[in-house]
Parts: sequence; C-alpha cells; structure tokens
Amino acid sequence: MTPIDPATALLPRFRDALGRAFGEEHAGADPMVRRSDRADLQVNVALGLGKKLGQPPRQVAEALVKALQVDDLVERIEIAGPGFLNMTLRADWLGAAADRALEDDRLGVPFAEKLDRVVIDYSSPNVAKEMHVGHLRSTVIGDALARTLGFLGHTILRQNHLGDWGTPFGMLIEHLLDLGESASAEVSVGELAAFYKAARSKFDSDPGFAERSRKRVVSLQGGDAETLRLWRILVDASQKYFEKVYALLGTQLVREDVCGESFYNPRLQPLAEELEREGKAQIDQGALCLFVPGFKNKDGSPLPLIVRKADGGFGYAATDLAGVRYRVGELHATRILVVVGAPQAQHLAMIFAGSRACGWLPENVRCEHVAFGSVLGTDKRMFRSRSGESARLIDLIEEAIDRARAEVEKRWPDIDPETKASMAKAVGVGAIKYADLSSDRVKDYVFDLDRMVQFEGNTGGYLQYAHARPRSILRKAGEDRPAGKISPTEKAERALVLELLSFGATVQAVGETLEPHRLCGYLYNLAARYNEFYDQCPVLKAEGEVRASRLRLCALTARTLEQGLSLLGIAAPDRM
RNA sequence: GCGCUCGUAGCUCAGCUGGAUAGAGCGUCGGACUUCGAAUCCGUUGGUCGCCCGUUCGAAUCGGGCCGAGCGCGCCA
Repeated sequence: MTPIDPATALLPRFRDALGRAFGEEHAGADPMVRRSDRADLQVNVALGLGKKLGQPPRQVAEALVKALQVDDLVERIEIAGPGFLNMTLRADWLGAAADRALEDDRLGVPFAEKLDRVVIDYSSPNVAKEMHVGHLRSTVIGDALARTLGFLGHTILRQNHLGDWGTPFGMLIEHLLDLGESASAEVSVGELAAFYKAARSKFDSDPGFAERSRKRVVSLQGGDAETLRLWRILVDASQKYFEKVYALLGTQLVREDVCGESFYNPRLQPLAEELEREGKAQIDQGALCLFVPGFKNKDGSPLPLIVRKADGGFGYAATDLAGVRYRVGELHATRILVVVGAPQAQHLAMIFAGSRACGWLPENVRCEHVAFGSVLGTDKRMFRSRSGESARLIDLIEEAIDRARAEVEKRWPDIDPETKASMAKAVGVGAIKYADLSSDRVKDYVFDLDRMVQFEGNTGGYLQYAHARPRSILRKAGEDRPAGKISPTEKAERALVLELLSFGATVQAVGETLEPHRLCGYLYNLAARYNEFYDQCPVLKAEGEVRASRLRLCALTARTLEQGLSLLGIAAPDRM
C-alpha cells in the first residue's frame, strides 16, 4: 500500500533520484525530508551532498530535481537559498491519502518492520506502602509505551515488579498479628501508609517487637507455611488496593502481570552459586560481588554489584539480575524496557552490563532503562502534600476529578449525574496523565493541578475537547461514516490534512525513542489545526462535495485524536 | 573527588537526531458568539537558547572547558 505519510512516500523516490543522478553509492543516503514552515515539505540532502561531491549545493539540487519522478505527488518544487528543496504537494494526492487513512482501521499506521517481544517493567509499587507520584510516572509512562508498542504490532509482556519481599515483611506480618487479621481490610482500602508507619515505629521503639520481626523474616525466607499465609494476606490486600488505583487511572495492568520480587526469590541462591562456581563473581569483604568494568566508587576502587550480602541475604541487585535472565531466558524477550526513575540509572547500567558479561543478555536483545525525572511541587522541590509527607496518589487523582466535576457542573448543569461523573473522571484523570506524558520524560516536571485541569494550551482537556467537537458535528449530520472524497482546498484544510497524515510516523517515532511526549505534541498540533479549520470552514452549512469532504475530515480527525489519546491511555469522550 | 541528568520568553514547556528569521501555551493588552458547542479562534507583547572556546557552508542541537541546579557512587529498593 502506498504510504499515507507523504515524507515516507517520497523517500524511495529520492533514493532513486540520488542513485540516478550521483551513482548508486548515494542511493542509501537519507534525503532528509522534513516538515517546513515555508513549504509542505523541505529536502535538505543537497547541502551535505554538495560538500561530499565537491559541487555547489545548488547544482546538486538542480541535478536532483531533474532526476526526480514525483509528478503524481508533488505540485511544485523549488530550489531555495543555498540548496533547500521546497515542495508543495498535490491536493489530490493529499486528499486521496487522507481517504485511505479514513478507510483503514489502523488509520494507515504501518506495523513495525521488525516485530519484537517486548517486556515492559513498570508501575512496581511496594506492598503495604502507599502509591505516590513516583509510581504515577512509572505507571502512566509504562502504560502508554505498552499501548503504543502493542499498536505497532509488537508482542507486549507487562511485568509489574511488585515490591513484595524482603526484611520489612517481618515487622509488617508481626504488626498484622498484633492488630488481628481482620485489619488487612484497612490495608486494602488504602490505609497503607498508617499501617506501615505503625509497624515501623513499633519496630524502632519496642525491642521485643523488633526481635519477633527478625525471627519472622527468617521464617518467611525459610518458607514456613503459616508465615507465608500471613504474608499472602498482606500481598493480596495491597494488590486489591493497587487494582483500585489502576482502575481509576485506566491502567491496563492486571494481576497476571504481577511478577514481583518474591517470584525471583527461589532463583537467587542458584544464581549466586552459579556465578561463584563459574568464577564470574568473587567474595569480597564477605559479600559475593560481580565486578562490572567501568564502574567505580568514591575512592576510585571497582564498584561491584552485590549479589549476595555478607549475611547471606540477597539484595535488589540479585533480583534485578535474575529478572533480566528470566525475561530473556524464559519470556524470550527481544526487547526489555525498565520504566523506573532516573536516579537509578547507574544501578541499571550495571545490571545490564553485568547481565551481558554473564551471557544472559545477548547482543541482539535491546535492554533499555526508560528513565524519568522527579515530580516537583510548585516550589520546585520534591513534591509533598501540604503536611509535608509525600502525597497519596489516589488523593491527587480524586482531587483532579473533583475539579473537573466542578467545571462540568458549570457548563452542563442539567445532564444526568451518571454522565457527569464519567465526564469528570475522563477529564480529571486525563489531565493528570497528559501532564505527566506531555513533557520530555527524563526531565523533572512540576505537578500543578491548577494548570493541568485547564483547557487552554497543551493540556489533556484541550485535546479531549478537540475530539468532542468533530464528534458533535458528525452526530448532528447523522453520519458516523460519511461517504465521499476528501479534497483539501482551503488553507486550513490543507494544514489539517498535512498534520493528519503524519500520525503514523509520529507513532513509529515514539516506538523507537520511547518518548510519549512526541505523540502529545503531535496531537496538540493536530487539535490546533482542527480548531482553526473549525473556525474557518463551515461543515454542516456547506453543500455537496465540499460538505462531504469536510465531514470526512471531521471523521478522520476525531478518529486520529481518539486513537492517539488511546495510545496514551487517555479517554476521549464523545461529548464533554 | 568521580559519574549521570538538566539549564531555551516573567511562568510552564516544545524544538522531529546539524538546516533557512528559535516556536507554543499561560500571563499582559486588544479583537471575534441571534454559534456546525467561544472549554474555541485571531491579533499584541516578550528570548545574548547559562557562559566561553572549538568542529563546519551552517550549532539551541555535536566536542572541550567553566558556572549553576538535581541525583547517584559496597552489602536499602
């Protein structure tokens, strides 16, 4: 099928022309077809090539244009400045491409050329601990990437690396016993912070309790049935709570995706023994260490991954190594994404390098740390609630929904409560997720509810509104799938079509770079182009073919926005 | 001390992997509703791209050095 995206469609044409004009060895060069503010597309290849060939770039550009066969696609092509090619595309080609997108359930987005089995490790909250904004980032970014890569045809294996094992469980289980098992109910409704804190303070102040806790850890690790039963109660209660948060957020994680630290526990001892036996790791100061070349600590001495602690226990390095090994060896991943905060960059780099050195991570398996920055308050410091503690994620979500509800209330006082509630949820949750996804993930970002729930600028609400507008028109027209042909003639129509056609290229870029903010930026531009079109080009008042064309533009815009938002994990209500 | 990340308009952010005069939104000020829903649109204001060198036809983008902010650097995750 001919590509929907004009830049993609032009690529082979330019390769051919480059080969014809300058020899086959240049046919592989990237012609650098880019969007431009002074033409539909511009091509920059002549400048660099001129240098290489020792010819004036303008002359190269002329020869290139002469060899080019693009009459079916390009209306006009001009050489400008030092050798830029400015291209105006044919309106009939643009219209036909838009029509093809509209007729296709994938909106013309091609599948990825090489299909991967992608393991995505994200969300990963801790049992018996509150979810906070850090988990929001991992959850929202990971979910968006999972959806996007899935749409591109990759097989997605979600892994929720739950913090469900380790020494804290001694005190948590003992605390549960003190309160009585019925107390687990309070854990499932989100009193996790209080539960954890109470256990912690008892552990610090009551030596008897601390002693019981330590013993309990031993029984837990020894596999004592009763201890495991109690542990399971805590894990289940927490999972119920997490699932409530996921449901509120619309996150696609389910219980089957949970593959927590406890899962790896039985694998750690054999892993350590193997490393020791094969001489890959050495005992140093009592601990079994895997030294990864290139990593140093403060005094310049080699920095190890501590596989087994001096006391015989296992830390997170062991678990993470086992994780890579499992994902490659048993899940057969060809690409692994770990969505955790940027501060863990060094640790993960060591895990990946160590796994490669041990032969658990072959060269052809991509393994990437999808790093993200911290969430800051409006004071530019780490985000806290007013009381100074790290704010509960669920409270923030609910506050966003409340604010959205107030807005809906103001504008649609008469609609039924059920619709009102679902609108408020879509808008409130969408606002939070969009704010998280719309800026470069590696940077810190400021969590400002006031800004997020607005509808102006690059916000979730603006996009949702831009989607609801064409839906409303289609509803009025009574045509869900308007027939006819798209033929862009007005300036606003051309600009809208041009934007619509690069949806696929944008989605592919997100799949490569793992940067959802590119999709956000694209959708924001699309929404803006649509709103301009809406302002300048009457649809329902138009007649005949013009009306049909515009109705189809509405339909394609609505579907593209809906699909794009869906890849971000954001709802697109038909009205709002 | 070493390493990683970041520094773009008063504020919040883009800048498509080196291309033409650096773009949005908010804010300021001023316009457009007997509406295909104005949660919108149009105009106005505003930047020495932290600083200095270098690479080149061309640098916010690449390299080096400073300045500033944040994070990490052996048994927590």
